[in-house]
Amino acid sequence: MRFSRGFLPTLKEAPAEAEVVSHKLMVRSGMIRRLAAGVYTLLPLGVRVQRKVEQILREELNRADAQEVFLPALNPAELWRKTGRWEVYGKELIRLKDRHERDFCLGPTHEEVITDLVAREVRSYRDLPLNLYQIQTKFRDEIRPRFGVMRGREFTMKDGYSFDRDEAGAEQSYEEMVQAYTRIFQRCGLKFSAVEADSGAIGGSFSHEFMVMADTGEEAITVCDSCGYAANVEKSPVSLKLPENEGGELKKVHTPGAHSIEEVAEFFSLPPYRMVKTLLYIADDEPVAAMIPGHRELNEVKLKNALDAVDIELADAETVEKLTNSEVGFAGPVGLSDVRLVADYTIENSEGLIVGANQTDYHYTGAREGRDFTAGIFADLTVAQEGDACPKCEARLSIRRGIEVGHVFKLGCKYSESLDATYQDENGETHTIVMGCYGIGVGRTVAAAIEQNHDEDGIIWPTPIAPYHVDIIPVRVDDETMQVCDHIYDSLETAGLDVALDDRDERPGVKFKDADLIGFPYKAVIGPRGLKEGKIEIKSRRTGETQLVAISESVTFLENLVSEEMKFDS
RNA sequence: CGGGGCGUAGCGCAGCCUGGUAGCGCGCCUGCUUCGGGAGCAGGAGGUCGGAGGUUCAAAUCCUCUCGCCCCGACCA
Repeated sequence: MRFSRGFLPTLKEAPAEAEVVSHKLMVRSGMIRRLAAGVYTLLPLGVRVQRKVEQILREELNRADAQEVFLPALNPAELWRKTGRWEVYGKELIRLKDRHERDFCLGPTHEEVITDLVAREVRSYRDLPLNLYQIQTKFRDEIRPRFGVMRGREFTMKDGYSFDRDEAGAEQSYEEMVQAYTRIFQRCGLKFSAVEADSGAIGGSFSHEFMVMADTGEEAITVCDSCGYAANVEKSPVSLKLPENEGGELKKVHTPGAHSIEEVAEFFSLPPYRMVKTLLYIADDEPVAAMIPGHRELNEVKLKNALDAVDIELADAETVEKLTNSEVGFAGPVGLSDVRLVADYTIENSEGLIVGANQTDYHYTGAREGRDFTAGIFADLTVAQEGDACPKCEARLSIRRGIEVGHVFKLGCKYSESLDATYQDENGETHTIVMGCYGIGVGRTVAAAIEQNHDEDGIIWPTPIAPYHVDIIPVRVDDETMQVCDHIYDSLETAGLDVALDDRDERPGVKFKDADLIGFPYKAVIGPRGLKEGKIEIKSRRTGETQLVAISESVTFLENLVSEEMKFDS
């Protein structure tokens, strides 16, 4: 690629809308431009990087015996109605009607379409196992798109699905995909970890997220440095051991103005864990009171799972006042009628608790679960915190941040059942196919790579996903210099490297700055200083090291550098 | 959807409070001098001030409505 013919609009300043580094650098380096909120155009540089990631995906998935398909983005509603997700998916699903007023949606994921396909085509155990994937544009009308390509409403995703005859086979497919994903992210030059996760709206029994470690990540992860356990905080189990309280009688106490746990704790001069935090939620249109120890935060994902609810939402002030007959801040389980009670397991049979009295400015002391109130469900309901015990080895957990670039699920039979995907075994008996599903956000992976690989001058691409391996920079644009440049350019291309030549009639400083911003792993600087001795300079973007190399040897030299960095064995 | 903020030249911003000529830096075009880390000088192009209504002799500026964008929360690759 010659710069004089390229479309590389670089910017000195980042647009005001960009918040995180990857977004700023992708815009500044000319990889992307915004068309609407969460909708981006990929410019040539962006396309090149994305294609490189896609190529790695294909190589590793094909190696794992998965095959590529291409499913329609435009999906008929009937399929989604069969699985119930037409209703469940909510506003995130982009719905539209055709000219005959028939309902369609734009696929946010493709379990329905792929399962329908497999249900139609697969009959026999001989057809299994089967693993199919695609790289496709997905549509999700996110409530809040943000961080550029990191959370878009239209984005490129690799989604794959495995089909097995039984649980054991599904487990093996799952393992194979974990292996493939590990190789993929290693090859992309990312520092990541596979983390236990909640399976969310996709459904299913078990899942791992692939998290790229970055301080700007949207996800919090609990990590155990002593045994290697890692989980999304949403999922991370909490096993609290609270000191036993003294029992006693239920007593109503006037606590004027004490709304928050802190205020109540101060009023009684007792530690916050003696209080019970009662939060009112609306779970699938039904009011629910969730109780947790006062010093902790409620984990909504855990609550949703404990209730087996489709949707939960914190009740608004008006609802709270109606349910508790008091101002917000005095909700408690005692005497709360027509509301389901769910409690953290620490509250079961616990006594000496301080709870809201459902009366403005009053609390109960000495409350006891099972005597003064009875919760219907007990579960782990709190958010894991720094210093909590590791569920595997009891060591202290720390909290890190990460970007979710991939997610693998064991789906079980959720979709195969509703779409009737079955096979016949050796004995002619019919069984339901067991599924797994596996996603990688392609653009997100690119953005995550930038979050992890940049400095104040710009991007520092890991060589395997760099748009070009080498940027040839003539210091002067005269015949003599350009002749050498052209020669090296042609030779490198012949050698199979991806090479750029900055043949613009610009001052060297401009070219250096652009090269650093775009993040080419190597610059080949060709100027009078070196040419006097028949040499050129090769500078590494990552280390900043410069080496003088004879023109005649430069091609082999660069070839070796690049192929060394492309190498991957495991 | 709830809370906060912003829309003025391609990009970054000032001007608005206190109505009266639309301005700065970068980028872009021309010429000359330069040329090893975003050059200097001179000249130039580019704006229905997001849109619609209103107040006024007069609106970027005041009022109303509307559209778009960004940040914090629920969603997720």
